[in-house]
Amino acid sequence: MLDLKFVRENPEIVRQAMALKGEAGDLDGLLARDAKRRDLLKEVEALKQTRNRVSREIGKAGADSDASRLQKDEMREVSTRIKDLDDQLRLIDAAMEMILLSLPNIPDAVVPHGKDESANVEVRSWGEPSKFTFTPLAHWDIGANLDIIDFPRAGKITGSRFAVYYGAGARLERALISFMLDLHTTEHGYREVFPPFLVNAASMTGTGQLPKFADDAFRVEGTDLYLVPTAEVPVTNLHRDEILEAEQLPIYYAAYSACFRAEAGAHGRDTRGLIRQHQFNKVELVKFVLPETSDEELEKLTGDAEKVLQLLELPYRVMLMCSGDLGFAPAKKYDIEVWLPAADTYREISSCSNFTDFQARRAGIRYRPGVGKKALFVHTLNGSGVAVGRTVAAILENYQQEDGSVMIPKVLRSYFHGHDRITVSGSESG
RNA sequence: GGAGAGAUGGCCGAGUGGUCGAAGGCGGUCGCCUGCUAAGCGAUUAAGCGGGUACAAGCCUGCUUCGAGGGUUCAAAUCCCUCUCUCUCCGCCA
Repeated sequence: MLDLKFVRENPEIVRQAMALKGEAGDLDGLLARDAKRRDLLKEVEALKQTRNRVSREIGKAGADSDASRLQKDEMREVSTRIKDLDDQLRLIDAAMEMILLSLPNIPDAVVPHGKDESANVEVRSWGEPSKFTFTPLAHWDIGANLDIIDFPRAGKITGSRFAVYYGAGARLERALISFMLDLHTTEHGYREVFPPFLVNAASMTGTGQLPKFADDAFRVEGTDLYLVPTAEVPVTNLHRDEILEAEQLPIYYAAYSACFRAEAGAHGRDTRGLIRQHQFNKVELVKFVLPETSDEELEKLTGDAEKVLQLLELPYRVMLMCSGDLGFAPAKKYDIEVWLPAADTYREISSCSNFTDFQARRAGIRYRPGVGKKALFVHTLNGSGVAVGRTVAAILENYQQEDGSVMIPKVLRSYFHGHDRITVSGSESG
């Protein structure tokens, strides 16, 4: 959410941001209501002042005095008028809140302008796309051949865009979660969090999923609860409506969660394989930082996510998202894209964003810069560190051998009792 | 699921209709004192939204806020209703 005062004073900046991000919103309606609201506020506050003063006088004079009786009659009318104005204000406030929640964050100055992903800018790459002496298979074929990933039965027991993992496949998923958490907590200074996988509407609003993107989330029928689309939601909301001490910052959290996404509007895209599932695992990195440090914190966060892929020896590149591909809440975002040989392309495996104070204002996350100082909004950041299912896909494809087996990345072998490959029997061997 | 108790400032905790934005304590800050430390003394210390003044820090001022929402009343932390959460006991349960 943007600061109302900022919107009032910089409507053109907001308008430009909306155009750059391709977001619609009733900015003019907001500004008109804002002016109206302040007029009403002045009127009702003057009336309340009168009522408060007279009520005090009644209290002093005694409620049964003649003067008090007269004043009570007067105040009855004043109170009616106040109630009427308060009702109007409530309606305007609610309308303004809805509009304000629909306005996107302002893109950072370094964000390239552009409509879609074609305008994203590659900032660096690591490793070379894997070379094969044979035609590399897609991960869904490898998974089926090794009998470690089962899409047909997932379709039977649940539906499309779900997967069942067996044996070494299940172990690989679990090993990756542990490996990522171990890395971030021991090497990068994050505190591990294991959050609930269901959150309430206030949390979804705090991080920006609601009200605009309700169709993307699974809601539990008959309740106010949503399946988390990412651990970002519960973890960022840990500090909702809190005032943190400046010395506590920065706060780093690393959280594993299953993630649930309805994938509204994604019909027909990535229908095969692990790339786009309704349920997937992810280790998420979340930071609460001082505003002046959020730029460099985004660089560090992105580096922390890259480290995962470097240790797994998976080739990747880092893209700076252009305005049109940036999304609603971030001011700046890097996507890390891993090399997928079968598709002969890079695919997103992590998204690292600086939300500046956009989420913090929605969620009421502040810090006190010093004793007696006014509380200010923190800056929040998060990034995948990294998406587990897509990492499995990348490992299967990049580490596949001509005989159909898949080598296990060196850093994961301790999770496989030292075995170095997954063989056709569906178990690990060495 | 049933019964009961509760939710007050950074924290603890008083407060059953007006003198309450709220006693007291802890913690924080400033000052004094004590030749270190500790203790002691004094002062100060909630947030949001407006208005005024100022280059600004700030100062002055109005309104709102005692879990959330609604109601009664001239007036609500205080009375009534609904909801949420916490605790205790009972039931059920991986």
